[in-house]
Formats: sequence, C-alpha cells, structure tokens
Amino acid sequence: MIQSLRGMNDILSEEYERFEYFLTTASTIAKRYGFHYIETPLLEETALFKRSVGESSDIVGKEMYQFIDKGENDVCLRPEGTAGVVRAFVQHKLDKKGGIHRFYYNGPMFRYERPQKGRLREFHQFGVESFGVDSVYEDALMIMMVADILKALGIGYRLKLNSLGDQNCMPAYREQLVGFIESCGDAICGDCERRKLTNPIRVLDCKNEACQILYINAPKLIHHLCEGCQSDFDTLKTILDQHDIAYEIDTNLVRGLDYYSKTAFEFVSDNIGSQSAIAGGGRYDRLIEFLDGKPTPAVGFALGIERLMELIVMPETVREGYYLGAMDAQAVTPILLCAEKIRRTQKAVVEYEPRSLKAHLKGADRINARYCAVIGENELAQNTIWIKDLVEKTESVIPMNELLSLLAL
RNA sequence: GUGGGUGUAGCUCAGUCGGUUAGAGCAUCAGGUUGUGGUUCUGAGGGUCGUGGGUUCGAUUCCCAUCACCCACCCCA
Repeated sequence: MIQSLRGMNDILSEEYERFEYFLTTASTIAKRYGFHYIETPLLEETALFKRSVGESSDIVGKEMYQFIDKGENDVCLRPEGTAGVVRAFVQHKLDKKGGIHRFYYNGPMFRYERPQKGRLREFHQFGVESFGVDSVYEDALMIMMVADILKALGIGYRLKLNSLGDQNCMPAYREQLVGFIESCGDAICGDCERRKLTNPIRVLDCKNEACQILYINAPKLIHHLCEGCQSDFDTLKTILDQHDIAYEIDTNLVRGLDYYSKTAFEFVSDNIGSQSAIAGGGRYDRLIEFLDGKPTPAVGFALGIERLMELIVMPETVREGYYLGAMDAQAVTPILLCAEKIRRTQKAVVEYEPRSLKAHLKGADRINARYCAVIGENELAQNTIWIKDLVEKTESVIPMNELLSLLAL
C-alpha cells in the first residue's frame, strides 16, 4: 500500500469541516480589518528564503524541501508565508507605489522536521501582512486581529510579548550579550555554545539549570531599548490594556526568523502539547529592502491551522437538507427527479437501493438530514411523496407537483 | 538530527510465558412478521496480528531491520 509521505496528512471530510470553519472565520475577520487576499506560489527560488528567513535559522539551515528543478533552478517549497508575500509586494512594485497594502493568505507550508503532535512536514498557515504602516497601532491591530479570530473560534490562549529592538539598539545589545556569554567561559552547555553564534538571545531560555544560574545577571534587551523602541513598546502595552487584551512580557521571546525587529509576539495554548505556539508574528521593517524593495515598514503574523483545529469549538451542527429513498425499485426514477429539483436550492442526498422505511429513516438520520423523503408503493400509485421532518417529527404526503412550491417556502 | 514508547477487525483496545478455528465494545449490514430514525434484542460480515527478514518442527507471540504514529529534546505555526 502506498502511504502519504511522513508528516503529510490528508484532510478528510469531518476534519475538513473544521478546517473550512476556521478559514471562513479567519478570512471574514481579516476582511473586516481591511485586508485583501493574496495567493503566492508554493514553490519559490531558494535564495528568497535564504535572504529573508536567514541562513542561520533552523528553517533555512536544515528544514527546507530544496531541490534543483529541470531548468537547473535552485528552488524550494515555501517553509513560511511572509517571504513570498514580500517578494510579490516588491515584484509588483507596490513599494514604489507607496501607500498602505494589507494582505491575508492561507495555504500549505513545508518543513522537513521530525513530525510530532502539532508539528507536520506539510502544515497550513493563515497569515496576514501589512505594508506601509510605521505606527505601533498597526502592531496592536495585528494582535487584536489574532485575539479576535481566537475568540471567534472559542480558543483560549496566553499572549507573550517582547521587543527585539531595531538597528539602533539591537546590534549593540547583541554584542553586549555575546560578551557576557563569553565571560561565562566553558561553563555553558553545548547548545548554548552553538546558540552564541547563531542566535545568542536563545541562550537566555536554555533549559539547562546550570546555564540558567549563570544567566541570572545577563543583560536583557528590554532594558537596553533605544528611545524609539522603548516608547513604541510602551504605547503598544497601553493600547492592549485599553482593549483588555492580557499579555505577559517574555524577554526571552525570540522569533526564529531573522527578519523580525521591534514588536514580537506569540500566542500559546497550554492544551496541545509541547508544540504550543498557535500564532506568532511581529514587525519586520527591514525585510522589504533585504529583498531589493524600497524600505517599507511592515508587520504581520501567522496562525498554525492544524494546531488550532485541535482547539476549535465548533458550532452545533444543525440538520439540513433532504435524504431521499425508494422502497420499491420502480420508485427510484421519481426519487431522482425530486432530488434534482430539491438541489436547486437545498442539499439532497439519494439512496439508490430500495429499502425498508426503517432503513431509510436510519439513513436520513445518519447523514444528519432534516427531512426524510420516501416513495413507496402507495406514493407511486398516487404520484405523491412522503416527507418526514426529523426535527419536528411531523410527516406528510404531498403530491409530486406541489413539491416545488413547498420548497419555495 | 538525538533519546524513549507504541503498531492486533473501520474505531478503541484485550490476548497469545511460541502450538491447531485470534477476542470484546463501538461502528456496519440483516432480521425482531404487514411502511417509521437518532434507545433495545438476535444474528451476520470483517483481521495474511504494520512490513520484510531471521531463529524454530511451528511465530501474531522471540530476535533484527524497516516504515508509521506518539512523547521529550531541538525548533516553530
């Protein structure tokens, strides 16, 4: 038997209902916030991700589905959504056009990781990117939008907030931190030794207790923000307070993608295992110029759909549409004709095998139909159809030619 | 990539200290006399015991490999 590739799942009917419910909910909210849909290719030039996400990141360093195509192009399946949207933004010269551009997207992302709960090799994200707005109000808007979406889906969360600084304060801080780590000498663990070079801030949330003791007095970026970053961060906190959005400052919160600066946030859930991040985002003011565009301020976020699906509280399903069945082989033809009429406005599912009334009622119940419509010997003789409302538990026999007017009601 | 666990019917799981026809619940289908569901009763169908090797007279049970899933690390959505 041929199986799907490791970490790549099919999304079957019942599960897809959740998926679709999520998408409509999230898209509706994004549109209300003034965002427009954008679709970008799944396959992009590898260089795009190397320059945006960053070669030092795990995502680019070891998780990309990268290959050379038949035209000798170095390509890869997108591991995240932002890079492609920024590429499109620059390619279509929207940076030069100026103004504000707000997009939302959704689709599969690919990362060659070891699968576990909430971590797949092909997974789906819903994301939003905003270009051209400098103000922290836009950062707050992002967070409010995620909060809105999660609320609409009945999902509880914790919001972690941090500021990563900008080119004025970040590099200086980074240097200071690396200096501090070096002062610890050989006492730090192997992981930290590696992090020191790749992503020094990660050192601060090392799980190793010995390391933690060493880092108690490590400099924190939050205390070394420049004036602009500090006041933006303060404003952001104020806005969130005003909107009753609870948050916790996590000075160790680092986004794993190199392009972030200033605001960084992560929504986490305690109910889905160790892969607890359900949404993450932040500001990335430098990315557009990294990708050869005109410097443009930008913020965005992405939600992990599969992780969310575990948490979504679905609205109660209501019975809808018709189930049609025949009790006599002769009745199959009129049943099919009825179904065709019903389907002009409503759902109609036909059972082709003639069966007992009991079997049909069971069938109607199973597919959660509102009405069970059956034609048997009696109805056939009188050119009528028997219809039972499975909710009201009422039944009636109506002439076939009245069926359409009944449906119009 | 590292460490640990699991893999028996569609689903959830028993079981076999290696020995003939592998079990349960749920689900499915059919019946409980004449055309009524989401609750019951009876019965039926359905498994090469993840896959491939090895040990053995004999393996679903033991060993090895492999694949998939789960957990932790790592990382992130």
